[in-house]
Amino acid sequence: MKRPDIGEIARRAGVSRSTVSYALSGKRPISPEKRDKILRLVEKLGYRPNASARALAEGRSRTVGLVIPPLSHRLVDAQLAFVAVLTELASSVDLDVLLSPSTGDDDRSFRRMLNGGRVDGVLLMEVRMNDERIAALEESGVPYVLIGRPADPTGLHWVDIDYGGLVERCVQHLADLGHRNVALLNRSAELVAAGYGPARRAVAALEAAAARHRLRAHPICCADDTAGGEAGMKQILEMRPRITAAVTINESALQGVSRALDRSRVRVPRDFSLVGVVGERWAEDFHPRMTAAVVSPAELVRSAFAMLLERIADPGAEPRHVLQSPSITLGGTTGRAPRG
Amino acid sequence: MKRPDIGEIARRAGVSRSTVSYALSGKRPISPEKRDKILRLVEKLGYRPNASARALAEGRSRTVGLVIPPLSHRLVDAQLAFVAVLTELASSVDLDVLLSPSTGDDDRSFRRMLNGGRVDGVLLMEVRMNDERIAALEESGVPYVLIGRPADPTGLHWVDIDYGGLVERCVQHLADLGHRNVALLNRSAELVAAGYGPARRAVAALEAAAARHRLRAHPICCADDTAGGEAGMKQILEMRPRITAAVTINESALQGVSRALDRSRVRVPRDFSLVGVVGERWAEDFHPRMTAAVVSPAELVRSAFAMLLERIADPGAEPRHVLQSPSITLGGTTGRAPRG
DNA sequence: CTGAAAGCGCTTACAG
DNA sequence: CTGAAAGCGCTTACAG
Repeated sequence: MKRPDIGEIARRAGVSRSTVSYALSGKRPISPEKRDKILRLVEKLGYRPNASARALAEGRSRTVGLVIPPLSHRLVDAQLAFVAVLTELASSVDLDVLLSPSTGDDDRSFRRMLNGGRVDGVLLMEVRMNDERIAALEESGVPYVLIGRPADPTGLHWVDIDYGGLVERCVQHLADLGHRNVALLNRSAELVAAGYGPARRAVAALEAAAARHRLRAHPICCADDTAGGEAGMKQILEMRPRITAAVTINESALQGVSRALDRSRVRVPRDFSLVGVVGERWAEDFHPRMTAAVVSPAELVRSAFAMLLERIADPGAEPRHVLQSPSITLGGTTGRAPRG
Repeated sequence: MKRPDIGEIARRAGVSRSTVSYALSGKRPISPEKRDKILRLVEKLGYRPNASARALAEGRSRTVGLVIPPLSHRLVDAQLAFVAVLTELASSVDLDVLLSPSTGDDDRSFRRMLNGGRVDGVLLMEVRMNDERIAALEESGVPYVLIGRPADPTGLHWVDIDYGGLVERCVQHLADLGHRNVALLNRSAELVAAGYGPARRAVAALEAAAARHRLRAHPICCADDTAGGEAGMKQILEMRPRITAAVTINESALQGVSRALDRSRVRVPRDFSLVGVVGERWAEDFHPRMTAAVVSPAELVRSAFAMLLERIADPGAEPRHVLQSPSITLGGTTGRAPRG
């Protein structure tokens, strides 16, 4: 009951192996009778071309690689979206997805993905400001697209969310409402330390905007979970009444933020304003609905995948990039600064 | 600057290709000088064996497949754990992970994974009570382990969480506290309709336990998100004071559950008792900490992976299974039924 | 301890 | 429209 190979099909159909191959690929005209006979046999015997043999002969694997961050940084919702959406997209064009965990430290899995001809292209997520994996990708010659971008993205292919610009816009919004002391509820200290782009750019943007609007900036890191959010928000609320508003980019902490506000009996937006750069579901789940720049990781990965396909098709293509920068949707969490 | 192949290494080292191969695999003794020379060249030129060629020659791919549910059912936290943990585990033993989305309806990606020799083993998640993908797996001859189990799991290799037993235990706990009308806040109606194991077994167990304890069962489906949880819980609370307690297996709905309780000014556990079958982080994030059977998807996937490796190594191995059934940890969400 | 060669199962010029 | 054959880059008996 072993799986038949192409030779078995050819034998039974009374044709050569090349005829079977061409009948299946459609790369050359085959007489209708032979074609039908072959296709019937393929169906009946459940023949599928061996992927390795095909990859070896064709020189491509019909597989794209996705490099995911290791478990140690708790994976957040947006990352799940990357995996799930990419898998669906790839499957819709008959590509497979190969996963590799990697920080970039050493990582055999990552090198294997690059050098063994396992994949035709790579999507690298969680890019850091200074990310040595980019050099490895570059050297490997495998087409790739970054989700996120390093400090200097010149000449690279990437998609990203404009955390810098969005945080600035959030601060601007708060400044317009009269807030003079604004906190940033950032991602975790570990991510900041690791040079994680969004976290770093959020801080930089906060400070730049604060300088421009002549207000005080208070960046706070917090773990990507409820406990982290509660602790971070509590810390901020202790600085009331000086601090009257916060910007957050930490979706996963929001439930804790909410709880801290409740516990401190601080009412939003009367006593305190909150504006976020978060996914739709997070903005919506907040109560009241959060004033936020609503980002879409799914959309981002869609762009990245499209770019990757282009690049695979035309390896010499000019570097392109997509910077997602949605405008702020007003919700019920921001209002005029309370009177000092 | 093209990647060197094994022949290039052999030429430069002045040995045959087989010697290079054996030096790398260690499957046959090589004289130290040649070995060193070869390894140095491999290092210097960055040689990695071509994965397809190796897979073709060896007859195995050093890759395991993970079949994930399609996006349409929103992926929940536990599913992310499966992906992330499996990827790390696999990478720790130099295996790659190939992803495939599938419900089992038609799905080329799934069939491709099975029949193209792409993977040495498969982990299938989100198994339904009556899941035709199992027959496809069986027929393919590829070793596999199910995460979840069908109605009749006899002779199969699987790991699962004992939702049935756990829900029964939860009902028992509530019965002991004097509750006579108990609701079940289940997963979504779609999942129930699709025959999703945990959702189906939860209902069956609820009803069985209700019969045994002579109490009334009220199963309610709710979407796997905050809005769903809020709606579901609201529906249940409207049946107060008759219904005094609920069991939930829907982690993703908990934030909404919490909100519905707050809005209705129902105090837990004084006015209403809640007990869950949920992951640690969900039990912990609830306020007060939830009385719950705390399940661990990460642990489950660890068992599944270990079983898969065993099965790959010994395809004729006896069917094994693991049924996770943690005891209930008391939290602050269950108490005596309020006086009717 | 080592090498020449077959073979894994495809695809695709080459020749007709 | 079709077939015989080379070749993709490995691994592993086979022979020494």
